[in-house]
Amino acid sequence: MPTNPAPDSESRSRAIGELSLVFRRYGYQGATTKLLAEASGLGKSSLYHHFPSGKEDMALAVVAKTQELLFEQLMAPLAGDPGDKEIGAFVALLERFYRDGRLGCVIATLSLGDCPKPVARAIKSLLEDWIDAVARVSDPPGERATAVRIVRAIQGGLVLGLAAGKPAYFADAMQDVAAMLYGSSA
Amino acid sequence: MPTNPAPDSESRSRAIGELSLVFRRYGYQGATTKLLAEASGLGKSSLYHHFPSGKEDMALAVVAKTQELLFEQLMAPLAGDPGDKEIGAFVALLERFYRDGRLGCVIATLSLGDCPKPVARAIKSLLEDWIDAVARVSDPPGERATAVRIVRAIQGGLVLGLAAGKPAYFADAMQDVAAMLYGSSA
DNA sequence: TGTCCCAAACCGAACGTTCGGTACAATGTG
DNA sequence: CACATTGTACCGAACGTTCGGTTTGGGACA
Repeated sequence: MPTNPAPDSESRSRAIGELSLVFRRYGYQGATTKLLAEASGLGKSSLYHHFPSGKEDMALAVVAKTQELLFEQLMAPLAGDPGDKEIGAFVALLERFYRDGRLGCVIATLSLGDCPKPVARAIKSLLEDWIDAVARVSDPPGERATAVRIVRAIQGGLVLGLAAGKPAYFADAMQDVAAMLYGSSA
Repeated sequence: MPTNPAPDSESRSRAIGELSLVFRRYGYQGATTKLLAEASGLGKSSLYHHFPSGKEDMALAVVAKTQELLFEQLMAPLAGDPGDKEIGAFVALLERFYRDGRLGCVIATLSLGDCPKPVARAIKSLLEDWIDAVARVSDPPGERATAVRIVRAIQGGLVLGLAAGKPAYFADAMQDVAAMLYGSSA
């Protein structure tokens, strides 16, 4: 009898965080099952127990987890009328999440290069939802142009920081992001 | 007798252009030798005749070609004091090079995800040289902050456009790039 | 002109390796 | 026992690379 399908266990959700680091560092193709197993501290068969459809399942779980993190931890504190304190905390959270510009974003690492279509779709909706969420806290609310500039600055800053090996480029972007958020609430 | 090392032939340099498209679409890992051979119209072994060290050689050649294109075609017309016409032509060239936001940039596609260290080094110097070149045509010359914002907007716009499948995000970035160039010359 | 020669250019087939994924027996825990 | 979880061994397919050999084109020499 084949191994049973997997519910969501505790070791599964703990693994997702580690898998995320591998995908963000190596991209979809570069994230081999060997690397994923080592990073998660699980054997290959355990990975396939928790993610029956394999690598694609893992990537989808990573994107879903990222979406959850994005809304519950990053964007929620900005709701309403963000002041200096909220904006500062927002930028600090971004810097931690991206390791001060030393770790990529799933949106970029999974969508540049090729990945399965379901993953691409998930990435796409993650990105659009993120822009919408930023637009909601911008001024005027619903104005998407500023939100696009903010998310673009984050992604662009990451590309520059990672490609040049200079986290300073990401720090520059964070400054501009903060300025744009201040500007929209002023 | 082993086949001799390859000089720079006409078919080699013609191949580099096609190889570039594959690397920019699929990334370093995703660009399989099969894809590279098909795109270049050469057999696998012919590729190894022109690029004896294989995939890494091809990627390095693509980066070198990109650097050449960047300076001779994209940046050169901006030298001196760029006016409306030069800035418009600059943006039009960018839009064509990036297929209106439908084709990635070697800088991002090769550096996100893992690639051999020599390739990463080449990418890094390509990026830094590009920023320097943009800084040289900004106002005041040598001011790097604006140049970083411009290159960041291009890279960020590409990430958004490609991840969302919406070239409009890239077009938005192009508008902002033009505005920054106008602003610096005003 | 004809043809012999050689090296560059080219190719399909095959190599060894690693890939993503599976089978299965053993383990721990209720 | 029932059942989720795991390590080990394994599979076919695809990977990057190499091999043996064919085509091509331009002198050299009769």
